Amino acid sequence: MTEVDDIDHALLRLLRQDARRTFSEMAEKVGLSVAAVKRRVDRLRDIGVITGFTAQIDYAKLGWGIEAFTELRYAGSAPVSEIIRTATVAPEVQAIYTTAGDPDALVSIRARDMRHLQQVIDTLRRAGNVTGTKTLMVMDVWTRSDVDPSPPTRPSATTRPQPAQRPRP
Amino acid sequence: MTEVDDIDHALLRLLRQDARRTFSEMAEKVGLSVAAVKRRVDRLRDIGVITGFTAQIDYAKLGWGIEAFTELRYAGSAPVSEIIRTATVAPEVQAIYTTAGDPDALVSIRARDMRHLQQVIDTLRRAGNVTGTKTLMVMDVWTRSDVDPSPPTRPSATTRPQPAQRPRP
DNA sequence: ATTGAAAAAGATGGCCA
DNA sequence: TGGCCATCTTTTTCAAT
Repeated sequence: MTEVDDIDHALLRLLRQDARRTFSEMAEKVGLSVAAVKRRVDRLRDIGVITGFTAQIDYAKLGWGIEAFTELRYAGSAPVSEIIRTATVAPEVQAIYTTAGDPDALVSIRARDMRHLQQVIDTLRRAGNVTGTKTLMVMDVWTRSDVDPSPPTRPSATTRPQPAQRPRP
Repeated sequence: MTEVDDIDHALLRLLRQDARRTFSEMAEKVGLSVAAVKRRVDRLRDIGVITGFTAQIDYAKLGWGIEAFTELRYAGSAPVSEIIRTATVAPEVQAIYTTAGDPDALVSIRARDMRHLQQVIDTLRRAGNVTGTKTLMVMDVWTRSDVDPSPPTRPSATTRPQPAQRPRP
């Protein structure tokens, strides 16, 4: 089954912090051989705990300075697939969260400027049977760098302090 | 200045898809030498376009099956720093988006079950001068794998179809 | 499941066009 | 900048425990 032990959790934390870490570095940190670490990481991917590795990008530096969340309301009971289909029409949509209750979905949007954002929202409104939108402009974002994927059996009331980000060599 | 050309954008797209790609593989795809690709990626990090690399994790498989967004409303005009400080108290908070208007913030939460989520929300309510919360339970998530960090000068009206995920060797 | 070692692949840094 | 080359590090596989 999906058995993930403490060492696996340590590896997950290390890879969350820096996905391009070498197996050798991780091996040293968790006290295993390089081969063992590779096997574990391969297994974490195989069982679907690790779904991928991605680069984090500062979109503002690329000219996409506007970030927003838009709540979508649909007429009647739109199925999830329908919601995702309609919200996918705009390439500026980064992510879609279908939700229970009101609203029906929350979409994350990246745009170059307010005019562009307005166009995206218009597109969403026309894309399906969207009955209403409400948009939240994001001013500032804070993301937890040290995510704590501790086992659910251990209640983990507090966060562990995390060593500073590894400086680039 | 922050000059990012088409090849840089191609590299960003490749690293978004798989942050653990080798320089050799990227070099082949963009038609440059390995050293040139490394130089470009190093530079993209130096100028802050790439802010890091991270592993994508299926938290449900780790026993954290509940995902939610909670809107937070604060009394008066709470400064951003205050909002982030209060929302950070709970380790289950994954991200905080401070927003303009109403609500004042949107926080992304991961919890083991509904009871746990309830505890987190209670913690948030008590953490600062939070006057109200509204929670959206996430049922399904769709994330754009192929983000299009195209230059803002090129309007890019449509999405390009994206080849299937590279199979593991 | 882990280790250790050997072969293959990749990463780095210097130098010149 | 980019390419090339020499060197060093890392990955990957395999036999053995």
